[in-house]
Amino acid sequence: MLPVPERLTDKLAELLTRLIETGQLGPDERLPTEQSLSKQYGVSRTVVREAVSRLKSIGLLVSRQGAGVFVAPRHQARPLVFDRSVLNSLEGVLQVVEVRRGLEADVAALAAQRMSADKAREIGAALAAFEACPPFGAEGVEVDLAFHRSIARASDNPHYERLLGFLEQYQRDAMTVTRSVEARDGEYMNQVRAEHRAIATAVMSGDPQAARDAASRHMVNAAGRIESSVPMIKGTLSAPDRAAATRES
Amino acid sequence: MLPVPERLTDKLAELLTRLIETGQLGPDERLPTEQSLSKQYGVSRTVVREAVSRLKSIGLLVSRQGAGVFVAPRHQARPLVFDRSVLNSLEGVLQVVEVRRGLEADVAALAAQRMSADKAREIGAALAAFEACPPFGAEGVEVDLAFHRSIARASDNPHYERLLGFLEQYQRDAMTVTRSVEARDGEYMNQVRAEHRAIATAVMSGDPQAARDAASRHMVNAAGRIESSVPMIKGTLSAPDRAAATRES
DNA sequence: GCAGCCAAAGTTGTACGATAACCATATGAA
DNA sequence: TTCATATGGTTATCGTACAACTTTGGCTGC
Repeated sequence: MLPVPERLTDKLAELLTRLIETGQLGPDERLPTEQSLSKQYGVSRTVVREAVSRLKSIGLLVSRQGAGVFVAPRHQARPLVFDRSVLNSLEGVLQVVEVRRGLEADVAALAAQRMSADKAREIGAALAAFEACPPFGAEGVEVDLAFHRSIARASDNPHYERLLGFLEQYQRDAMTVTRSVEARDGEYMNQVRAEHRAIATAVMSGDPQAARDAASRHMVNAAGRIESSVPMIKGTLSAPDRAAATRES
Repeated sequence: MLPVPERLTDKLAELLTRLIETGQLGPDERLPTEQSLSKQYGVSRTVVREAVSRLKSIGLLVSRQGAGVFVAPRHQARPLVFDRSVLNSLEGVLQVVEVRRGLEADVAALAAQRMSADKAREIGAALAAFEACPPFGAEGVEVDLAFHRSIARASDNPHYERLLGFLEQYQRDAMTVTRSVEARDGEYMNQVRAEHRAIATAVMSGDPQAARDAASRHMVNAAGRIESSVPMIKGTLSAPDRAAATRES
């Protein structure tokens, strides 16, 4: 394994996590005080506090000033991660797009419903940045995603931005592939631009239904573009090498 | 809003997260030193360290002793985790419900579209289990969620089940509260049952539009039920005691 | 000029102590 | 009993100090 020096904080956090997951510390049970923990494990209170802070942030522990630190009730705040194999199969990527399709439609509708002058300006700027971007290179992927983020932000529901930001990770590579394959085809960029413009226009004009339709259509078409671009590279590259190839650009 | 005392660590961690998510801090970029951060934001180094420690634990930052703290490289699948504060505010819970509403509608439509005899049997069983469950106790929450899971599974897109399973965590408490408050009211259970039946019927009969509408309606009503149940307990219990009260059931 | 070593400064990791804010319980007064 | 209030204990925050480590720049020797 890599020579990663494991910090005391890491060790203690892992130890406490194990205590909780094995049930040696039950829900709502109180932990010893920070002082006694630091003495018990032979570390400073700083280390104890950092470890506890981590477990608090993922919902495993709850602290009440003046009262103590407690194991959270129903400590099932598990983080969400998709398997890496999602990235390596066309099916997995398309399933992510399917999920994103519904979410983008909802987000666009909500953003349209809750439009304001400020938000419209932001979306307009993001759209302009996308249109100003050359069809080559990885930068285009980022401004594309930034455009979608600007709409998610306009939904006034911060969970959407986080959620879509999470799903992004599983699409970035696929988008890079598609772009690099279709970049030469001017029609490709024209169509994507048109779709983005349609979304932005509908959202900014405050028309939820039109925004929903435009966003949904965009994602359906995106899925089609991914699907049609993959066979083209399948002939030249073996499947496992695909990710590596996209990273070079 | 509920009087949840937001710690300095929480604020700073959220602020830094925002800086990273909005791209003001790019991948591999170095953060200012802990000292300058503490001066810049007017907090102690302890607070800075705890905030950074949290973001390290979720993979947003990496630190190298002697070198500095860096934003994690981009091409890394970061897990999704919502802040614990989501659970403690009505607004946060309702925002989760809003997200779930769109997802449940999509899932129901897809499940209807891809219905099969096997799946119909599973959904029917889940519905029966829910209807057989007494309106009291925490068990009802689980069979309720199990019903929704059975539909998600029928969508043939495994990401939906994971995603909804993830969002579940942030709703369990709210559902428990709502149920315990409204359990005596027979009308409450009747309505929930009717809504579930409507979803199941539409999905099993393979009618995507009806399924979508039923699911969407169900979530809208669920939001309303949560909203109307919170004020009722606000009057009888002080805010910090609410969690304890729900645990009793 | 250059390669390699080395010292110094800077940064994170850890430890310790002190004070403020807060909570739970015991105590005492009405 | 019931309601304040005192009291001790706990977390939250602050500040300082030192150890471990990395980076950088300079110095040496060639």
